[in-house]
Amino acid sequence: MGSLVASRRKKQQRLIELGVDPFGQRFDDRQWIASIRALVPQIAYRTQDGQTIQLPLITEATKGDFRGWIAQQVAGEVVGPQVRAAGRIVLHRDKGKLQFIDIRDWTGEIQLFVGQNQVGPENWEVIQCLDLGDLIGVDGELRYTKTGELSVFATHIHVLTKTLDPPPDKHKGLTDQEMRQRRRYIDLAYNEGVIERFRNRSKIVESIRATLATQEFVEIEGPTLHTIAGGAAARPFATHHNTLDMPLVMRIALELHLKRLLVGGMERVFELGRVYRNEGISPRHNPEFTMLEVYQAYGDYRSMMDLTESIIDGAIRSIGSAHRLPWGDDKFIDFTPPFQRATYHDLLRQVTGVDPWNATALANFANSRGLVTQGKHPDVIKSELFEEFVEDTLVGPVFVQDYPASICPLTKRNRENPEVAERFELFVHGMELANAYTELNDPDLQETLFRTQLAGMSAEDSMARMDHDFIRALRNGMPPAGGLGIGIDRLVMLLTNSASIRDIILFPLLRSEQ
RNA sequence: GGGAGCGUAGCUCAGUCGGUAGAGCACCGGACUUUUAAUCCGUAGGUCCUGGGUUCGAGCCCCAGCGCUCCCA
Repeated sequence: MGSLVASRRKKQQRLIELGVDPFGQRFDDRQWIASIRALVPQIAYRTQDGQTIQLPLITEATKGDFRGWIAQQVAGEVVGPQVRAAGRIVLHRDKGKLQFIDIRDWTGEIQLFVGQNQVGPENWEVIQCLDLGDLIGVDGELRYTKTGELSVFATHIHVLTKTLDPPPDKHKGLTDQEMRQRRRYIDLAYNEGVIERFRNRSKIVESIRATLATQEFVEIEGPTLHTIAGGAAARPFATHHNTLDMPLVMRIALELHLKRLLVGGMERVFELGRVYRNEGISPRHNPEFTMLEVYQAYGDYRSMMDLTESIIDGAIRSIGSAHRLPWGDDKFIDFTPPFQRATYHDLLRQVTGVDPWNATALANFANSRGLVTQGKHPDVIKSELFEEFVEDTLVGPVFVQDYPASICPLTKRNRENPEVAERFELFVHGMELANAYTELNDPDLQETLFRTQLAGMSAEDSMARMDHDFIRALRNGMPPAGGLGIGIDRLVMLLTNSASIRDIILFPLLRSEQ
């Protein structure tokens, strides 16, 4: 056992000897630190002859002048409201018979002024057993020190939980990325801005539900265990049900069950939930992530553009951000609606200089750039060119619309040009943030498309997976509809300027220890 | 899957040419009732990721492995 832990255990033992529970008890009526800080106007200067004088405004810049201000007043003292706070000890300055202890709760930090004479000899003994990282409660008076620091002048300190492991560096916190993820509790407790980032994630999710609720969408919970990994192109996690002796997969998308609900007459439905893809891990990919899918009967992909804008607009407002957000160190994203719109084929033409309707020309271009084209369907080549050359150039936010029909087996074809499907993806700084269709509701065409594997596309990359029950559902009449998917993790990344998905997923998948 | 980088005290990090393992913070002891990452004095703290190899001698060089980060597929 390290000496740091030994010294903490010794203090734990000492607390027990003093009759104090090192792991504390219920602590009623405490105020959040932010609420306590809001009580500043109640602090005043009271002269000996009973006059109350308002304090000057004290800020970080002016607090050094406070000592001088006091010196100019007639004799008296600073008085403030009684408060009760609780939090973790994050800084500690021991001046002998006087200690300054900074505590933090999830609303803020505040300094405690803890003097031997003020808390009394018994409590002082207890205070000698405190370490950085311990959770304590305090009763005291809120006022300023002579140096103008807002402080709780403690009359009593309560031990609420002894911390046995030593905390990370008091200033830099935990910097090792692996440790921050493995021991997220330490990252949250000691690293600045981490709790706020995850609270913002929560606010964003909450706002999405609110936006959808105001438009009469109903949230449902579909199955996460599927017999067919449909609705997207990805490798699933395989599992097995013992009693039914049945192979199952974790869902890779929400789509096909939500559409069954459209058939059933649930005209506006959504699910906001976890999906699982058994694929690589990267700064933008975690094997489990959160997806929103929304379906609106009698809409189309254009209705989904409007909905996407209002969802993102609401999310930005929910975290109090401006529509123009920083991205990285020197870039910006302007989410002011309406977002830019461009067609897939126009973008492809702009970037490659090739006529996107000329398959031979596209293949030649692909060949000249080292892409393998042999044995590949022209739309597969087109799609590879788009991914390779266009996506990274999209700063956005931009709705890229009208995708090659053959790579969109779940999407309705455009009436004027059946070569394209009524699909858009929303791109921001090269990242695919949303994906939406006018939903294909023709059961016969759907069945054909499920059977059609495009030449040159691996089964894993294809969305064409036969689901007979889904076809049967379509035969019972699914209304024309718009459908939208939004990657919640990526949305949170973009709105919180987080470079890695691991910064906005509390417990990302890691290799197991040892 | 390929490439690059990283792994040293509880935390944050140095470590030169291969020659006794270093600092700051934290901890322990001492001084201090208005400090702001308090300050000052003193002490203690190591599986240098793991396993091999080269060498008189390896934190450092070589090989293999493990873990993380980034880039690419």
